[in-house]
Amino acid sequence: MRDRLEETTVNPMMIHPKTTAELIADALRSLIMQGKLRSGQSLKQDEIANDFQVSKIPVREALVQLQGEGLVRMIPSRGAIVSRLTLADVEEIYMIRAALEPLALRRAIGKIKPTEFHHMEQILSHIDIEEDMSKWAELNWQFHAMMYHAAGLPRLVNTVQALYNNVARYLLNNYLDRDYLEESQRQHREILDACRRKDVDQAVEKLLYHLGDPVQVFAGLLDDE
Amino acid sequence: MRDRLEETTVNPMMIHPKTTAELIADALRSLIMQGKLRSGQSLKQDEIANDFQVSKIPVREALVQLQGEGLVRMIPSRGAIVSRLTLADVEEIYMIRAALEPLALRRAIGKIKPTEFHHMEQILSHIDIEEDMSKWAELNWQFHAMMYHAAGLPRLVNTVQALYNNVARYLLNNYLDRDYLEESQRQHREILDACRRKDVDQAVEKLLYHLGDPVQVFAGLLDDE
DNA sequence: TATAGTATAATCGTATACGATTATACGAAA
DNA sequence: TTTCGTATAATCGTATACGATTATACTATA
Repeated sequence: MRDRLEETTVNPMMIHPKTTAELIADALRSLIMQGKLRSGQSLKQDEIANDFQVSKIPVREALVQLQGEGLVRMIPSRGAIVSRLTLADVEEIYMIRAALEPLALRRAIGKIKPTEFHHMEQILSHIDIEEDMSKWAELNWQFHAMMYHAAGLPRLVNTVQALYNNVARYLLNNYLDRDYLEESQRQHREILDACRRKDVDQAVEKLLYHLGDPVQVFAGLLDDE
Repeated sequence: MRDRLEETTVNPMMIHPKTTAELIADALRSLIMQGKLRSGQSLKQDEIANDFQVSKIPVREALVQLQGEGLVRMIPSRGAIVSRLTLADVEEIYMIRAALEPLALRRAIGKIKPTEFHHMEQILSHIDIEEDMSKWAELNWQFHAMMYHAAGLPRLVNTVQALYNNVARYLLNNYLDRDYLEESQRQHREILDACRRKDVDQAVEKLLYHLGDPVQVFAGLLDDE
């Protein structure tokens, strides 16, 4: 009974309907990103299948997909768990993001259209008024994604998104608070302003500062012992 | 009857035995990279299942995995095809590689051990004597992977490998010849020498030159019409 | 001839079933 | 008690079966 599973994206006739496996992947991804499925927690096929009232087949496909995104680790005949990140993992992820996101931003600036600027502002406003903290990670990414979109580099953006998805849960659970959120929004608007002025170097500088120092951000709140 | 499927990696007791799905993914990946499955070619589940004498279940999981690697595109209820790359795709892939591979190289130099240098040389020797051109792409990557390995950045290396896998078949079919191969080997040895001397800037410069200009390399031999 | 509609075949997606593997509980021997 | 072995349970991996969707061939109609 896949009726319980919601299609997350609007479906403008052109887009293909999602398979059950994709819906399950979306649902699990969201749960992981929101920290509702904790690092190291075992993901039992039968259990998940039962929760969603489907068979194991689409569940397994979802797990394979999420493994490709780095959110899940499967060991043959042993089972799957939510990935654990070490400090080294986080540093690596931020290193890659710091290399790729400026690339996207440089290419995007100058191609961002007025409607896209408007959309970026709307997302920021949405973040301002959103009460449910668990939705912050997704909205935050939407802002970045909208900004990079004009670059026309879909693979790069997908790669960065996968990396972002891997660290999102740690930010949410342990780092995010009112102060950080306000500071983050200030930085978003500075980046947005720089984009409007087409000041590439300034925008990149603000972006890199916005990404922050992962060692400081994550110190002490990771899964390594 | 999965007896036909070969485990590609040696299995030093620590490593888990691969599932049928993984073996199929390996086999299909290899066929795609060698150009034996052409861009746009449809990948029918029943057909592949029959070829490998297994059911559709592991085949589907393999296709999901390869989709995550970018080698396959699946459309719900319609089927899967070998991905097509446009010139824009190739440019994007090279842009990302040009951003990430120097990062790996910079981190690796200084940490590469004598045995690893030796291994790199062995791979180059292997390339020199290998007659079967279809094995070049894999050997070529082995050299790069061995070089980056010391950096201790597994996600970055995996990301780059996936990108490399996507362009390998085009190189193999249309670009590779004796002259290029010799020139490529010369460049490999120059990079290796620079690594030995711990001359980071020189190594990176040689590497970027080695990556080459994708527009020139791929002009005219892509799938876009 | 071209188009639309319908029947048929091909293919996909997933539930079910079951053998294979791994984890757990428990009792025997040291 | 600890360690080992064995029985049992839990879980995984995949073959089979079948309804659902899509592609194709064919026919009727304009």
